[in-house]
Amino acid sequence: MAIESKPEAVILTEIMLTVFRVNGRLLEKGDELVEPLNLTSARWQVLGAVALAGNPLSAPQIAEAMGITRQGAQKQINKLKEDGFFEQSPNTRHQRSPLYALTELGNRTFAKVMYLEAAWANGLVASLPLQDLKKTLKTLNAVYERLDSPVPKKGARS
Amino acid sequence: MAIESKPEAVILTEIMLTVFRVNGRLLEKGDELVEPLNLTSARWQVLGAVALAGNPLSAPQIAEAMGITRQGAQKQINKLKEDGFFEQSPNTRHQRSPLYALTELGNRTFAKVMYLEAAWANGLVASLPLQDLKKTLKTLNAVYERLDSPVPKKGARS
DNA sequence: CCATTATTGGAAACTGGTTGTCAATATTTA
DNA sequence: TAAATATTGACAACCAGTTTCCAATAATGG
Repeated sequence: MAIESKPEAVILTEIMLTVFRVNGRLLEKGDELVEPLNLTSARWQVLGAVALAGNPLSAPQIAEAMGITRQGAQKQINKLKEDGFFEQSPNTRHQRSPLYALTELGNRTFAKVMYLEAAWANGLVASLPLQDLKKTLKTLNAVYERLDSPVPKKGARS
Repeated sequence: MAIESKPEAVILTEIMLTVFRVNGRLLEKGDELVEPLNLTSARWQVLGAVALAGNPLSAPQIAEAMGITRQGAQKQINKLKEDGFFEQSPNTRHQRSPLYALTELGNRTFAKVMYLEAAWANGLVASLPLQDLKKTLKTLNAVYERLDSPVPKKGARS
């Protein structure tokens, strides 16, 4: 027996499918964008987490900032260190858990990435009204918040 | 030297980050939703591709419909067949490339999934205005289309 | 009709993430 | 202070996707 679907739910389902498609495309294009800099979307994100923090971070802190697991972050960190984007310094607070900071190369590269990203985004928004973009961001964030909590009961306030 | 960022580009960048987060959450919640049915988000999607087609499909056709590679689709197909959701029939048009259709179990399961998804989406849209959802879908689709083409030149028509 | 080219499934290696285990180090608490 | 607990890095196995290579089968065209 089919359930009674609200028209809102139908649109939301379409939004979900579009989010999947956009997500895939963004990773693809992001990889292309930073490929000349010897980066990938994943490593760009890790680089950004440390760059935006402004101070050296440990692996668990980077994972926390990115919303991924400690081990997942560690994999990218190790590669970034290997390729000279990160340098390691001792952590006075935890002997086994070093801190990571951007090297000169890391900083130079991240600056280039920011430049490329800005140029890309500027080209992408051509003829998209600012109001539409703002409303979209607001709605997506609302959906995201609802995805946090379990199925809300009918009539539950807030 | 920092680039001149349009305010639209700034919002678009935030939308991108939100899309990443929403995408992750959707997969997570989707996995939870269909876990009792011995499915995952990935296998649900393959099941859906064949169910919605209405007729048996070959592996390359399923991949095409899903926008993933032939080999990626094949992995899920093999598991779905193994678990009794798909049955294989000979393809008169290509001896080495069988067609896949839903078994009785496959159909029953997909019906349950649709029910669960509808209930979930209905609960999720509480207090989200239909107009906002429609505008969001439209804007996301516009972004998606722009992601297709390379950097559009200023003044390019259509 | 035969030779070239395209499609297909299988297997393996890779990316980027997950979970789980282990031993070492920190931290908390009794 | 000593014991229990939590955090951490290394490692391995797994999921979901990718690319690459192979051999078999279709399809095309000379």
